[in-house]
Amino acid sequence: MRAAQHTRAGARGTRPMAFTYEHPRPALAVDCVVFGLGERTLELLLVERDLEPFAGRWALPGGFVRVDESIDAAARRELLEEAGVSPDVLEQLRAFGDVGRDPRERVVSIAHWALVRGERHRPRAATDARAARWFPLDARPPLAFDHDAIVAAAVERLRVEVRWRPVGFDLLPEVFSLTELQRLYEMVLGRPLDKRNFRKKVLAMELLEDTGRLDEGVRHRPPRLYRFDRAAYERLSREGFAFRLE
Amino acid sequence: MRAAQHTRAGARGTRPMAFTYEHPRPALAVDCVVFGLGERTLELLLVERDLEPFAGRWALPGGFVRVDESIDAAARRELLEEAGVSPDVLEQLRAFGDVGRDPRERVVSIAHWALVRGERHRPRAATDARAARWFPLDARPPLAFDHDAIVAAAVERLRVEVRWRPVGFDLLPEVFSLTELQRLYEMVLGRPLDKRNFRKKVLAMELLEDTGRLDEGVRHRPPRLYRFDRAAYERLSREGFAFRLE
DNA sequence: GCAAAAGTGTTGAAGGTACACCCATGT
DNA sequence: ACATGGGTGTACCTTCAACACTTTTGC
Repeated sequence: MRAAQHTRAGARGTRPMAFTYEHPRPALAVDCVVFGLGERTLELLLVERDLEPFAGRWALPGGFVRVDESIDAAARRELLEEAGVSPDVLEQLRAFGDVGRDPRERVVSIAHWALVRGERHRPRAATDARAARWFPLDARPPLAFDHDAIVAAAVERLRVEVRWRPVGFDLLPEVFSLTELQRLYEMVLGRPLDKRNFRKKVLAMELLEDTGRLDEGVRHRPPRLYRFDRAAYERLSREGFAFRLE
Repeated sequence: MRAAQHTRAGARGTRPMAFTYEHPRPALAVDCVVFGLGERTLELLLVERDLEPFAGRWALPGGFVRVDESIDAAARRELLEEAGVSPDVLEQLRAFGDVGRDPRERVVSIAHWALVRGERHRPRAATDARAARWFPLDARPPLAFDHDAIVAAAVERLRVEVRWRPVGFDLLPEVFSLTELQRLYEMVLGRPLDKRNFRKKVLAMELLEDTGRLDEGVRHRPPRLYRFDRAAYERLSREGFAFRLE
């Protein structure tokens, strides 16, 4: 049956062409490192595996790429199926393809990283997963397969991205205080930032719109709430402006 | 036969496990964007395809990943087999996996970028290729498949890498003049650089060793020849130094 | 001596870092 | 009134960009 499928695919061109190659092929998967924002930690979305290998172990959400869907579509589908989330930002990280990384057989996984606004996404487990939940990034259990290495690479990538592209805003609620933004940067970069300098730089970019609203219901002076002005960002980008924060 | 192979692979674990998935799988390939340095241009290594589809068209060297080799090993093997080159730097770019990118069937390609020192590598054609040769990057023929998009992504990546990591030196001969280095940066970045400022910055990093030799046999004042001090770079990196040029 | 590229410093502007106190609110 | 985090400006230093002429060699 599988062989028959391949033969059909091989005959799809305008004239008969040989099947692309004769050898057994690696399986192709996607895995997603999904970041969210907790109270005072960066969080990571994990699923508890229901099947061997590594049944009962926590792992990155992911699965196999279908023959008729793009790689990114596969990543989004698996995230929705396995964990019930659909991120705003989802990009490729890189392929992980060591020969022994899956004990069943050769599986090459194209790792992705994604950001979701924590509040909107109550994860729910589904296909192949007993459970799905958030863990603080640095209080996560040891992961199945080579997923610890994938997470490490994704964290490194996030640290770079957040400084050069306005992706941090995709972790925050639509409206946020400058302190929340600064805390996000401190969590991601793993070091404290100077309050005055941080605010100066952020505001100097003129990408934050002051909503005029205050965050009441807090037991101290209520902070101003800002909104990231994506339209302004895209306009400025076209004019050669380069985002840079810390 | 192919199905039998898969079944064997599925039974390889410590206890019987189901085959990872039942569906037809995408084929997995690698493609390599290999940069070299010409007299006054950046050059790109291309192969002329011998087989359909796109027979007679120029394309990136590449091919299918074997089930028992890592992705990078596949890229190096294909480069050696198809074009007879073996680069010093070879890194993943990203996967290209649009459903229609190969007319035969679904093929996901993991693109790589690589740097070789031009002189050392006379390309020679082999497997599946009628010819292999260097083209000036911006005088290249239109490429097969989606390879033009892959090249564009690789150039963009190279532009970033060269500013933040000392990869440029892997395009130059072991010993080079500051003018050669500057010309390389100008080619990659696509803009002229100020001679005095460039030299000031390069030398301030203290990563170039003055060989004391001069490049004779040139019809003007002979330039000093420098060597990139990789050991010093690695020592400084461990101490937190960050390479940055332009 | 002429052509060709090598080599060399200074100045002004901008941006980065360090740093401490008062303010508005809830309890 | 006190606890909690919100909000603000300046001075110094480093870094970056702009800029032109003299030197050495081959022919």
